Amino acid sequence: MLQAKVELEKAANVLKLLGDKTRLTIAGILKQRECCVCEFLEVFEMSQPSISQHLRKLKDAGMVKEERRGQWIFYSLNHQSDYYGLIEDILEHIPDQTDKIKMIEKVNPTLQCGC
Amino acid sequence: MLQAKVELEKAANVLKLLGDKTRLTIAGILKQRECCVCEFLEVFEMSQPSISQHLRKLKDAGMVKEERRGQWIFYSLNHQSDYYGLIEDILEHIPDQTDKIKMIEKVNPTLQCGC
DNA sequence: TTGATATATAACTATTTGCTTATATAGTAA
DNA sequence: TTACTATATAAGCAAATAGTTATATATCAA
Repeated sequence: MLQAKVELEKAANVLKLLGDKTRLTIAGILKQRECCVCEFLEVFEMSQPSISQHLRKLKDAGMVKEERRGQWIFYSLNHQSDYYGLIEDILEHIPDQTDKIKMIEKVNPTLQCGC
Repeated sequence: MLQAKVELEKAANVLKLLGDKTRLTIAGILKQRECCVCEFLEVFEMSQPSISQHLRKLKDAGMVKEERRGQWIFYSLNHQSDYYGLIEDILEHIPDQTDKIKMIEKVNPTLQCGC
């Protein structure tokens, strides 16, 4: 298949955004499972605003999308993005994030707060 | 084929380095053709030290290698790098750099100086 | 040797980045 | 309404980044 090309400057921007350990991990997690902000708080030793800011950058670039459900806002990879193919290919090269998912599900903040 | 995984932190570093327009273009050119610094000078509107510094970062990360031939130092993608698969996959997504190669070959600084 | 070319390094600077704390917004529940 | 939870935004700051100019190093050629 002929590879769908991305304008160089836009590709560089996607790479810059994924060129941060926290955001690359977020992307790796979102490849496996949608998450809300409070779930990411279980994974990263970092303040909530900091995580929100990382998610905002990914969202502003169209790489992730958000969906509010009640008091939670769930983030997921944007499969409609022009960059999705690039992102997918990159994520193939990093270890799977099952350990991080386990950290989330052990505490399961969304359920705890909601019930 | 099972994808060879790269440690997340190292992958993030590779992405950060390619997340710069100049360095991503350099990588795209080197995918097609090895080049010396004076050839890159034809392509980028930027000082020689600036280009040398970009090449050094790519070299320090093991992404490119250099080979001196007389007064020139030729750079090429390091196919032996652990990251080569990742880099290759990324470069599949950017436009080919034939226009830049043409700019180099129009002036052909290596030949001009050497003959 | 001397002078020219090719490249690297050093020192500096302006901009960007990633975090912090404090505060605002939005939804839920009593 | 009030209180609480989830998330976003604002403001500030230290560190990193990408460029600059000036200078050093290395090769080539006379």
